[in-house]
Amino acid sequence: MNDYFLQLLFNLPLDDSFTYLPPLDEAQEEPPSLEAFAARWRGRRVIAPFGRRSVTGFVVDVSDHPPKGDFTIRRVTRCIDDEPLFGDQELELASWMASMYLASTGEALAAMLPGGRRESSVPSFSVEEEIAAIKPHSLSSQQSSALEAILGNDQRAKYLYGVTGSGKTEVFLRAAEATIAAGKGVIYLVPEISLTHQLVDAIRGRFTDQVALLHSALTPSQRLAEWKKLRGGQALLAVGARSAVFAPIKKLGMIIIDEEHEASYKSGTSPRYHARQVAMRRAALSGARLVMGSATPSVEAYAFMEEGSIQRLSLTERIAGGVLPSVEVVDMRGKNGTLSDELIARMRSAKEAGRQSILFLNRRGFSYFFHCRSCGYQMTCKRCSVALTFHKSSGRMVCHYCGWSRPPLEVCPECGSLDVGYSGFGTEKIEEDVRNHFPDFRLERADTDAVKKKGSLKRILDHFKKGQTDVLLGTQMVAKGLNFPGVSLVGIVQADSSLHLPDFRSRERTFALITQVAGRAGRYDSDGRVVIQTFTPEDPAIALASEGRVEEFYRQELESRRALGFPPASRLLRLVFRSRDAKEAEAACERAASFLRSQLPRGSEILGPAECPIAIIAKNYRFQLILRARKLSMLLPAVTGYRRQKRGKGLYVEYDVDPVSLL
DNA sequence: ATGATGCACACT
DNA sequence: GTGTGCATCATG
Repeated sequence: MNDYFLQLLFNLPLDDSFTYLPPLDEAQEEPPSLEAFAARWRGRRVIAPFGRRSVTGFVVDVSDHPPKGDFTIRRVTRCIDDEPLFGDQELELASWMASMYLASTGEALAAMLPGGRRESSVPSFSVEEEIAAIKPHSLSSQQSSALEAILGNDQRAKYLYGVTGSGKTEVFLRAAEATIAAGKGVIYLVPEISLTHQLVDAIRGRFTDQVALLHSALTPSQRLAEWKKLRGGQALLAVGARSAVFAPIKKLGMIIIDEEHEASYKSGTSPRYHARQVAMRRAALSGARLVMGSATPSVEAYAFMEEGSIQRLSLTERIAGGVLPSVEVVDMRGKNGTLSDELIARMRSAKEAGRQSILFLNRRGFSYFFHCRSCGYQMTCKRCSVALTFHKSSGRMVCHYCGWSRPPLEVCPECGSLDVGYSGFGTEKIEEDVRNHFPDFRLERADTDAVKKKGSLKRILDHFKKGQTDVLLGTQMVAKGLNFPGVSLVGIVQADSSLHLPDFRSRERTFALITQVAGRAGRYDSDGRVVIQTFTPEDPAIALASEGRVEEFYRQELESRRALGFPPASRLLRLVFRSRDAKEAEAACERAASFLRSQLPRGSEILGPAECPIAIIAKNYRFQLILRARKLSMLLPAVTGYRRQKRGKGLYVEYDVDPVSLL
């Protein structure tokens, strides 16, 4: 009898497929033809013995002859799915992802399929979100013309570029309704944190059983059930975070990306895909419309709008009314202490008015920065214009992009001051200072330490929402609390700590943070206030954000990216080499650099080797190369060639195409 | 990725 | 002699 074989891929960093026999129970049914056999098997998951263990495999192909080679072909243990979970389009997307993001096709499939990967579960919580925008109401004329453009014949991607509260959500929902009414499916992407009950309830109410919610809190079987609803065509709308971009909608009519600038759209594990990039690919392949939106677009998206490949649709009016809060920039130069007199006064008057304050601090751990405390001057790399960071071991200031270093300054070259060194502090220090200033205030701290216990963030925010707290002190995670009606003051305690991160996007991020904070605070009434403390009040990220001069910021930032050759003026590919042995990590990085130098075409360049900004993670030493070229196609072949080579002992290499964070 | 295997050095 | 630890290898 002629046997049929299955070709399997595994969720492993292996590029080869492996040949198996179908499980015995199903093998007994005589398959009529290879075609019928393929139709039954391709796209199903199975459990297969692999070496000494048992793993999930993806059936990607079939054949009627055994492959050449000296090995015994083993038999699949059992099937996971009764029928195919993915088809040709999904498989094609997986192999595109594999070559695009330098991963194996098996890893790409695992990232796409429900239950293929354990999602990092960011605790999501319920907050007041776009309430006014979600209640169905008649559209403003700006909203109507945006909707008309979205549903029109222009095939370009659209960008709803509008201030917070301008009713983007309502336009998205109407566009989705129209698409579904035309019998086509919609993918609605949201950053993980804004998958709020309000949005979900609004969507459920409007689309009832046509919705599949791909929430990270779902169990694998619930996730699979939602997936099957979409594959079977019972649901036409998929709502979810990053991985929902893979939702198996056959007749895809539209992909919506809400809060396009959010970093959570970029995967942190291999394959390190960007949902926006995958969405563009899927939209192009299926002819679906692509609509994005944010009040603070990524500089990449802004460049596309300028160049015209993305059509910009502006929403300038706030639907629910409400004015932007007044933004006060406090110059911290020459001042000591963490809290300025201005901030203290504002906190006191907020309390006296029976209102609440939020003190906002940037990421912990990296909250120190080396600068001149008199004039705010900061050392940057001449070539990369990125903050230099001090290395204890070498006693030098180092650029983490290109590795260039120089001795630290003792005297500020700008103002001659000797007051040069580290500034910065964590949430604990601020908590102490607030308690000293306001012993009678009720203060709660929400940072990674305080929130480690499950449900703790929700509890802290609940207290705050009920008015049981006067001051909420925290990192990024308190951003959602900005929408609470009781809040009249938001203080950004040290805007410089995000501005001075050794990352070419630090200015863009700081600008977006301030703009978003200013847009949300004082949403409910006119006495909202934002206080920004900084050593560099004249920096464009701070000056232009505080004055609401958004366009000007983007133009300046784009200009500077072009001058320095950073995205969107170029494409980057980052390679991180990690090893238990620091010498080995550095040596491997150098070997890779010399190999790549010999392979890369003219017009591309290699920055580094350099130690990673976060040099040691889990006892692993990390060194990086940053590859740069005008087009990604100039970089991928050489790196693909390097990836296929055998790695050294104990060495791991991470590939990050279009990295979002270089930390 | 990860379990199996083979070789290095240690120790009763 | 055998025992513990890590580099190296193969996975159908």
